[in-house]
Amino acid sequence: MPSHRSRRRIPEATVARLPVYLQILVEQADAGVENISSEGLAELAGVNAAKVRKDLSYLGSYGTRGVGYEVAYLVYQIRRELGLDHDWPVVIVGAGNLGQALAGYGGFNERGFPVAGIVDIDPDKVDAVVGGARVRPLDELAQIVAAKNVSIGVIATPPAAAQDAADRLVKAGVTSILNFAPVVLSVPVGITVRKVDLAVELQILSYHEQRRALSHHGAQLHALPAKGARGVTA
Amino acid sequence: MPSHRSRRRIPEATVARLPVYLQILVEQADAGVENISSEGLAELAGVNAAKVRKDLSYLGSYGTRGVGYEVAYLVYQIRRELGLDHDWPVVIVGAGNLGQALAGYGGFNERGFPVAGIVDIDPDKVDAVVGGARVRPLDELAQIVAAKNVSIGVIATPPAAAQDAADRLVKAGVTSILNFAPVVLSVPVGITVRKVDLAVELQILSYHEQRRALSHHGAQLHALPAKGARGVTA
DNA sequence: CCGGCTTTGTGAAATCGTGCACAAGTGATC
DNA sequence: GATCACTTGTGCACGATTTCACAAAGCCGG
Repeated sequence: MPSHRSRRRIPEATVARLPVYLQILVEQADAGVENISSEGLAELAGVNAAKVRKDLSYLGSYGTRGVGYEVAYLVYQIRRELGLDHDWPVVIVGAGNLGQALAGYGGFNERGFPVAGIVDIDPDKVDAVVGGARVRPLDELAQIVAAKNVSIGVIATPPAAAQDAADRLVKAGVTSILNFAPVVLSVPVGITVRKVDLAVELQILSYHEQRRALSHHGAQLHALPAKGARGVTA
Repeated sequence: MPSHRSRRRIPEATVARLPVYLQILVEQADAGVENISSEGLAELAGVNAAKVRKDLSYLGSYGTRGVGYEVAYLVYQIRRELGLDHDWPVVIVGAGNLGQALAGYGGFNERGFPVAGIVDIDPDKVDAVVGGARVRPLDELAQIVAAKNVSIGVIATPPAAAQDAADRLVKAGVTSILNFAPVVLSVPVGITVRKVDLAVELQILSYHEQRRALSHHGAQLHALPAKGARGVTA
């Protein structure tokens, strides 16, 4: 029972894969699977088995040679490492199309990220009820953050309003931001920002489509079939 | 006038940054800026200037020493390289919360990805109008793909339906998929898949919050202020 | 208890991505 | 047309990540 190892720095690339393993493991647990090999997990996650083993090794040594990993225990360890042993309330800034969809998306609550509040600057949107929460005026942001002890903010505003939203979130005491607006935010050091930009994702796909098209007709160069792309599963 | 260099393999990491540069450059162009230095662009994109130069060098040598890059020309070149010189119609599978938000999100059309159609398996959802498109039954997917020459599909179904959606998309002839469902899809080689998983993003943030919390009290190890994380802007 | 089979954990090599540092262009000024 | 200030393009070293390959460990049947 080594619980002492908890303070290792885990490579960012590994951190990004742990949630994927976690999700698969939970499914497997629900399906009654008790043990899983690195090979099996790798298969399901669409990655290399060695990578799975190395990733899991950062959590400590929780596998049994010749047998594999105990699913329930792995779930417990990954949850612990990711800080998912308690809920993280989030506050959403922007109650437009996307903000409403996010607030209404049950997945947040289910996965341990209850919506502590949703705010909008537009008085017409205030008081609308989306996904069980009532939209509050932007001014009340700091109050919500303080009252519900929120440390994660989600920006779902139009691009022009995103930097202001970020500033307000930071001032209110939020230390992590998930940004859906297509702008590069500038925030103080120590604040973690992740950006999800739908258009960027599509443009990356477009690049691959483009290449595919090029290598079909013209093709003096037989580009390998677009593998190696992040997110590609074969 | 060098159009001959077009067939270089561009590193995936660079491909993921080009859309960000593009967006900034378009803004700058709108603001009347004619030239920009790698330093300036780097600043706006929140990255290192050397990285900008190296990234742009994959497009060919379009800068002028002592001056910088001509914004309009860069925009043209990046567009060309990403295949954004024409529209890429997309089809959305799943007209739930998220699917509707996506269809209603003007950004798609604006950025060259018009919604060619949105389908759902649920008869109750069919015929609803979201964002200018009428929801069609799932059966008509293949027909839509063929008629509108769609090569990009977006999966916005519940997890359980996602693999089926992917299979149908592939069978219909789609070659790139943007997957919002929290499942790992399995698709034939040659199909490009990108996954956007909101819960995963939040869990990554949770990890960083967790670390922050740990290094505050206990703290025998002064973890550097969580930098190096992808997406962090200082 | 032993030998065979399986599967982990991890050094070490290979690959990929980043950032520094600087030579080599370019425009401006005199 | 020589000099200067500025900025690109890129070789190189470094760090991070992936992958290989294999010894060590655990289980099972005899």
